[in-house]
Amino acid sequence: MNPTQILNALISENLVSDPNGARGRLLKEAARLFRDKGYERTTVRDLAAAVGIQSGSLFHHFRTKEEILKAVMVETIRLNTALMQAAMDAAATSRDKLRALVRAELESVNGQTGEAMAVLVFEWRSLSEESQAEVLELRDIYEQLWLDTLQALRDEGRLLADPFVVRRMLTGALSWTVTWYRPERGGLSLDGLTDQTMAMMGFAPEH
Amino acid sequence: MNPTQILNALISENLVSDPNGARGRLLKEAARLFRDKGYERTTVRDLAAAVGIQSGSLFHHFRTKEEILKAVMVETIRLNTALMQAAMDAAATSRDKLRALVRAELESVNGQTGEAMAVLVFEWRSLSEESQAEVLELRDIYEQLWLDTLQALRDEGRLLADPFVVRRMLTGALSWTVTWYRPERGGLSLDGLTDQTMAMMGFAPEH
DNA sequence: GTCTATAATGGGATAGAC
DNA sequence: GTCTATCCCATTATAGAC
Repeated sequence: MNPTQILNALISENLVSDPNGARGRLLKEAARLFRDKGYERTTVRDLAAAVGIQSGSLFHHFRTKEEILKAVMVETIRLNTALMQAAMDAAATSRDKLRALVRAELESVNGQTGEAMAVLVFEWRSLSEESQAEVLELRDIYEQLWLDTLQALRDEGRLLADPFVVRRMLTGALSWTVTWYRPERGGLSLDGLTDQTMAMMGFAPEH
Repeated sequence: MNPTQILNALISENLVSDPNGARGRLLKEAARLFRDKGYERTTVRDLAAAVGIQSGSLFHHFRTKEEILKAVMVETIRLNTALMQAAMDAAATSRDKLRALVRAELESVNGQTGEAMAVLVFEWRSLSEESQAEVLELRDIYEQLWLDTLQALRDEGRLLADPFVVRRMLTGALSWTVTWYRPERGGLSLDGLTDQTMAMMGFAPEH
């Protein structure tokens, strides 16, 4: 399954909103605004204006502003878990699985879903504690993909450090790319950045 | 010079506030509140209450709330630049210099100045653009320490990736430790975490 | 399902007494 | 240098018409 097919499957299961529908469009604009200005500095008027309605009308679709933030996060995690699973399944060796995971996370962070991923990282504290707990459960699913792969490399003697620590270091390193990586300005491609990440860990690119 | 001597030197030069003075105490409480609740969700009433005064009295010390955020960031960078420079000067080889930098940044992020460092990372967008520019200039000084060290390792063939990319990856990885690393809960010491970081890059610990 | 109008609250900042 | 009192404004959310 390619990325488009995965997205369509999730939409038909009602796990993520159709980006062409009213709800999906709002969530997309919300992700952009939350990333650019931060959740607190984005007003419901901003959100409404972004989809061309009045602020009062927003509350027909969502009960509170926070519900919008939560929906952005939940749908983003669902989509990216599916994408990451698919990327990993297509790889054969542990090294290639790790590369696939790094590539997929960089794609999530810097591609189509980049705005929503940045929100997930930087607006975490704006979510109520109850919502945080719900979202954390979803996150655990795809964290396990990483840990299994890193443990395999460790067993093969190709990784010197603790898989748990490495995953957390990589979470920070890869998320942080949203603050500086600008593929459109020429320079490094997404594959190039993936190679650099692997090289930092001592995995030379294949030739 | 040990860390305490460095701090005292900076205080006597008026580059950072005395943590026992009124201003220093407020900045310390502000860092804690900004990290815990975020800048936007922290009110001037919260800030005033944390040091036992009324909100109106705050504006005798700072003209605006944003000025407090900026002061937290500026003083933190000044202190950490000095600490990092000292840590690096004490090391002989490139590998040891890198280890010293990693150790110093982990100490900054997770030690006494940890709250302020977290603010620097997560509240960046709350700073006005003019203030961002000022703070960025200060940051460039210590970024150069990293780049020089990483370039030396690269020249020695001990680092496979681009120094520039590696520094940015490490910025993310090390900053992110504030979200999960809890030294007090037993487990990993700061030196242990430093070793893990080096190991992730293929540098085995000395024995 | 969107509009207009507005309620209700909480925020940053100021003024002047002490 | 801190207090009390308060201004002024922006914000989230609601109500009821269309």
